[in-house]
Amino acid sequence: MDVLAASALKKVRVSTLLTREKIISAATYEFAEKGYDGARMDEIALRAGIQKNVLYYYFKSKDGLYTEVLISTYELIRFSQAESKINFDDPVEGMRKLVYSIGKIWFEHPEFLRLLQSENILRGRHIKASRKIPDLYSPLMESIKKLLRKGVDKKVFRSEVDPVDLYISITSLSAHYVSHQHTFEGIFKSKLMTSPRIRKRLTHCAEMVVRYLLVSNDSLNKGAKHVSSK
Amino acid sequence: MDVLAASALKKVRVSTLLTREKIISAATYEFAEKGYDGARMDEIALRAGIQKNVLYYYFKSKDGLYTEVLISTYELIRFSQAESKINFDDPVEGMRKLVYSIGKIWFEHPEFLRLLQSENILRGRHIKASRKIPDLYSPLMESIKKLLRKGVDKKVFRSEVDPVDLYISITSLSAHYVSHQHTFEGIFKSKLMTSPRIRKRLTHCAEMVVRYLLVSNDSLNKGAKHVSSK
DNA sequence: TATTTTATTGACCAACTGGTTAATAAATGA
DNA sequence: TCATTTATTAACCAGTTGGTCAATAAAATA
Repeated sequence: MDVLAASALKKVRVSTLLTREKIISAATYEFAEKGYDGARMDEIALRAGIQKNVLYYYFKSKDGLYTEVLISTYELIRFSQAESKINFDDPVEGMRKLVYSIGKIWFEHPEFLRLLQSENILRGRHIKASRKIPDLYSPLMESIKKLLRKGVDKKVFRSEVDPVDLYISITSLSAHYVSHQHTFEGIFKSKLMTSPRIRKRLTHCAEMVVRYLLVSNDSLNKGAKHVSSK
Repeated sequence: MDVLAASALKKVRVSTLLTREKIISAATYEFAEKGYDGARMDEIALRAGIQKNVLYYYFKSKDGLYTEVLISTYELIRFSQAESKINFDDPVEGMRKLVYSIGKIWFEHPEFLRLLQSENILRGRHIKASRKIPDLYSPLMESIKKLLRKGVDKKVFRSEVDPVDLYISITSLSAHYVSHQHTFEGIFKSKLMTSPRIRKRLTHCAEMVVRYLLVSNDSLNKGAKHVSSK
């Protein structure tokens, strides 16, 4: 992140870092826009305002460049996720807010999702080849675990919930909506990406997660009558 | 589906239908395997055991072929979804089973998902251009609506639930797990596609949906103590 | 200042890609 | 039987693609 610090440490020229960043930025755009196979190296060079071979000088190959784009994307996602400060004293509201703000990231940065999608079509080729990416730890997982623990302590959340499945579900509920927006819009013939619709979706996601976790949903159904189901 | 009936109706040669089906089958494999841009027309011809221009004779272009592959895939998904017979008399168990069996389809046919993913990276280009696909009605939506209605009638399900959001959530919870398996495995460093893990995931999905719908989750928490949250 | 390392340039290419064309074989229909 | 439509073949191609090479400019080092 800190250009000058990095250059002082490794004795790399500042101009190099700028060139590298320009390339990563242009490549992120191109790869997200067209997927790995659809992306063109010429187009990336043009967008970055450099000669094409500079790409190969810095990143060796298209695969190498894509790997670096993925790493940088994971870092940005991690950074975005760490942003939202959670209220751990109220696990129910904390979780609701967490799900909502995680979801918001996908709507605000669909390009992240497109890159991950493309990588999955390639069966995680770059992730598996890279030693760095698996070490990029997600702070989100810790937040979820902590919220779960607090909720169980306060006896509002059930104790049998698996945090990994929960993590995947929280991501899925909003991410899949964004990444499959076009096929969904094809089926439902309705706009899914307007602001009110997005807010409605995020509220739905948060509600789903919270209701899944609650020991008792009585407090959420004040108006409703109680009827035992058997 | 019925080759002879179709040939009698439209006076098309049987051999033609076989060729067409061979192409669709080979193309489905190739497109699902490598995505739209990664797929090669030569490879499809080779796999179908025909000359390359036959592809163009039957489908005009790569885009045309992909559109037909998508249509055929949607039909297969619809067919698979209609398979599971639902018990509408017990909405809770019916919904649980519905979510489970919908999810199972994605695990058994990840190639469907890969095709939809690729289409979404292309921003629904083929779906939007095709007049047929939007008309492919999903019977799943009707089943969900009916189950919801029955559940509300029996006062076990809440009445404020939007069926469209529910439909998307049911799909998301299992589909995203499958379509992002490689990046998830990269993060969690654990196998996600073993049989026990898949069963666990599907149970989790069903549980999440049911708990979201229930008016009262008392009946699901027999062992747990009740503590009012405020 | 001289030398080495790092960064950038522009011209070039072999392999491949979606798509075409013209000729021909096989059913169909009259 | 013969003309017409339908199906299949093989050779071909123009444009593109990821990637390379040799030369050079600009810092860093000594």
